[in-house]
Amino acid sequence: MSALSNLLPTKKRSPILSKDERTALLMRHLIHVELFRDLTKAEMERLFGHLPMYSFPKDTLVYAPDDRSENLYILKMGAVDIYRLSEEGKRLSIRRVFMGSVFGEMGLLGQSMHGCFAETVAPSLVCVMTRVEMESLLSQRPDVGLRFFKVIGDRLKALEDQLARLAFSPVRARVATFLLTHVDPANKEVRGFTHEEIGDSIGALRSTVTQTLGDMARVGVLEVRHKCIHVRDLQELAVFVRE
Amino acid sequence: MSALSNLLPTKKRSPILSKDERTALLMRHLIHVELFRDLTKAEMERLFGHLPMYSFPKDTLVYAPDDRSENLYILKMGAVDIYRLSEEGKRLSIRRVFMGSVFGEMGLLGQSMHGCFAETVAPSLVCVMTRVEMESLLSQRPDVGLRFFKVIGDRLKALEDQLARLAFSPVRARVATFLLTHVDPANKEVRGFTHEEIGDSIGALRSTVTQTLGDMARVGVLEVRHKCIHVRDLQELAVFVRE
DNA sequence: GCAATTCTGTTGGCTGGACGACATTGACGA
DNA sequence: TCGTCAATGTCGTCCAGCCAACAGAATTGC
Repeated sequence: MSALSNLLPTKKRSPILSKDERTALLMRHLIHVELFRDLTKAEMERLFGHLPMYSFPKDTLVYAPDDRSENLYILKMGAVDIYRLSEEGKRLSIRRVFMGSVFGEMGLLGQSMHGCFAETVAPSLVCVMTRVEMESLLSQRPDVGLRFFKVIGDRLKALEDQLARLAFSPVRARVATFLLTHVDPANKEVRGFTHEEIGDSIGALRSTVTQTLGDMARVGVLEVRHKCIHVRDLQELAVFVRE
Repeated sequence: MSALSNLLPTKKRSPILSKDERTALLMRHLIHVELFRDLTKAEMERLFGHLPMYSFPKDTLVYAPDDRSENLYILKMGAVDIYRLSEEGKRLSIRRVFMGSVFGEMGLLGQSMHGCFAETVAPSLVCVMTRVEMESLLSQRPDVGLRFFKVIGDRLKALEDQLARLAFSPVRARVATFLLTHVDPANKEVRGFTHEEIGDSIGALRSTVTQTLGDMARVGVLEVRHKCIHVRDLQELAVFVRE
């Protein structure tokens, strides 16, 4: 049974919106989905106007491994964590999906979730596209297919990088890499991750992460606050990456 | 400069073959490429008849990270190792490509090698397809594109599995997994890998692999020969996988 | 406002596996 | 047939990081 069935589509829960208003909302967000960048506004409206939209509260399963549906989920707002569980229940975060990215089970399109969970880490708005709809889109617009290849290629590269780091770099370097890839350039802050979540995505224990961050803070490279790490010196932090 | 320029195309080195003979040879192997399974023999001939074919001796670089070409390499015979090097020169094997699979740098098609080396581990026969040719094929036959998605999706899954194992499983379990995925069901043997190569692909030291295999041999699960491991009890070996 | 929970800090023991070093054995080319 | 090199076997040392356990701080819910 799909995790989606726990919730009603947004349109049913918010009948206040008129059809036009809803379409406008849908479009405003879809524009940010890099996968569909090549489509015109009119095409988007025609293709996506009827798609169901779901809203999930924080910490809700959007997708579980036993889900047999073949859908492509378009994350329009919020954030979703894609992770696996080991036999003993230990968690490994594969990636975190933010607004404007897609995820889902669609074996034929290389979007397989194979054994992964998808869980919101913030209140999220999700649009669902079936495989049939996606294939129809691809046949009409092969250029979207090419962009799809690009997206998956990037994902492949990210995974290989992660694999190499896990194999070669000690925790200290992995923490540094994590921070650098998640830091907001505007304010030099990393927000929204607990030490446990960082540990889960770099393959390390929570306490080890806390320890490492503490060391770095003591040296003055960064400052640890509650669910927020302020990086003082990006250059200095980058040094740690190379072990 | 491409590593290919080190070698001449096979057709020039073996002028004994007539055009027909060469085409026959090309086709005989292409039939085994899963990516092109949907194509008819006639289509293959038309599409691939003119493609250059290269032969590489053992232990030769087919592709290096500085290579800027965008080619798809079709491995028609032999075996190729795709690997990365860490800063300190340590090697991590990403995957091994066998006859009938493809590899190569083609960012737009999700086939990026991004920092990877490709090196033959056996005398190999390689067919080269340019990006333009590939894109033309995809526009003519969208079903090949779908199959491409499938291939990449499988690769993605394999990488995630590897990542999870590296994060959670001890060397013993990783060795067991490696053996099970590379064992030839016919004779229950794993051939063609040195202990060092096994170590490189599971992220472990050569001596640790030797040690682990020795332990397993002592228990009687398998038998270690020269560049060959004979698995006595597949069931028993599978037990080690779950730590 | 208080209680409950989630997040962070810290400590000590323990060990898998890296690392270095060397010996032995098998394969292959001259 | 021998010499050379690649592949395998074995050992002692050492330490990063796991693990368990607990305490304090911040946040959230009621």
